[in-house]
Amino acid sequence: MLRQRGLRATPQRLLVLQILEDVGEHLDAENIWLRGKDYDPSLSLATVYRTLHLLEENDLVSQRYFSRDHKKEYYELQKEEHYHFTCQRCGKVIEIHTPRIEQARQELAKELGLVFTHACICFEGYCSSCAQEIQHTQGEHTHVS
Amino acid sequence: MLRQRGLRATPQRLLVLQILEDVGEHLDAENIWLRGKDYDPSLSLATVYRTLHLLEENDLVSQRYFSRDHKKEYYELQKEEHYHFTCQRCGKVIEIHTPRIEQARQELAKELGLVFTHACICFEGYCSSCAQEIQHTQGEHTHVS
DNA sequence: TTTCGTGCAAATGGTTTGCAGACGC
DNA sequence: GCGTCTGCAAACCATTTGCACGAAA
Repeated sequence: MLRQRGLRATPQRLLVLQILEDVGEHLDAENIWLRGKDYDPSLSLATVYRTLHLLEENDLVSQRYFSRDHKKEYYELQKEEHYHFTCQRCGKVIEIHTPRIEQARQELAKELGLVFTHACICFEGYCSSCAQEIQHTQGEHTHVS
Repeated sequence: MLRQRGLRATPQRLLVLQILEDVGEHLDAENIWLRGKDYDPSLSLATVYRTLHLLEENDLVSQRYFSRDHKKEYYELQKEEHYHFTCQRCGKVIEIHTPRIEQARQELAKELGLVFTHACICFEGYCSSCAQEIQHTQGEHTHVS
């Protein structure tokens, strides 16, 4: 599949793809590297980065940011449109599906003549269970004070 | 206004606020620092960063990312809901207004019980004039070949 | 005077890059 | 064998932090 674009199917590249496939969810480069070293101890972090960029350019992988901290990049196999919500209390990442973003894109494309090629959309807050627990805690405090 | 929260109104803090107000659009920390040094040559970049974080925590300033490169943070005075679109050809940043994001938030809050506290939304692509020029260029190429 | 802020310089940490050797094709 | 890839280690660079001094309240 890659060879058609003049790229070499090296074991390192296949390994990175394999790991992303097996895990099935977003991983950061270091995590991919650590997992990869189980199979190829000489795998270097630089190669993981280079491979991820290459796979991204070829639309096999997409790079994402989570939550407010955009210092670290995450990667996942490209799949149908979706976004991410990170709970700032328990850290859970929830996959979000909504047609509103695409709707916004189409409306803005029509209104302003924009052509969209890429977007970074990520949400942060409290998941339902954390939100409940916080409300309970606050309720008690309010009651006491 | 800040003093009410137990914070000191130092000249450096006022200066950073002043610059953001005067410029009226997003700036990165280094840019703020450079402008600030015209008024206070001893101003340090570290103080600019510390001030921006403090202002952000107090909801006077909001931190943003633009385009695909999230290595650099930008800051602007907090104002009504809006998002940004960056043209990847001319670099222009266009301010976007759409109710769809808020709509998505509300729908997701109701459906999944999520509580939203923060989001990073930014778009990238071609502005209308760049999109036209690209189409022309491609048209010519197609014509020639 | 006491605490909070600042400037300086060094540290941080994820990501990128130069280079020489290794390997896919 | 040629041209691409890789591993290594060093470089990058925006941002953060430790520390001693300076200045608000």
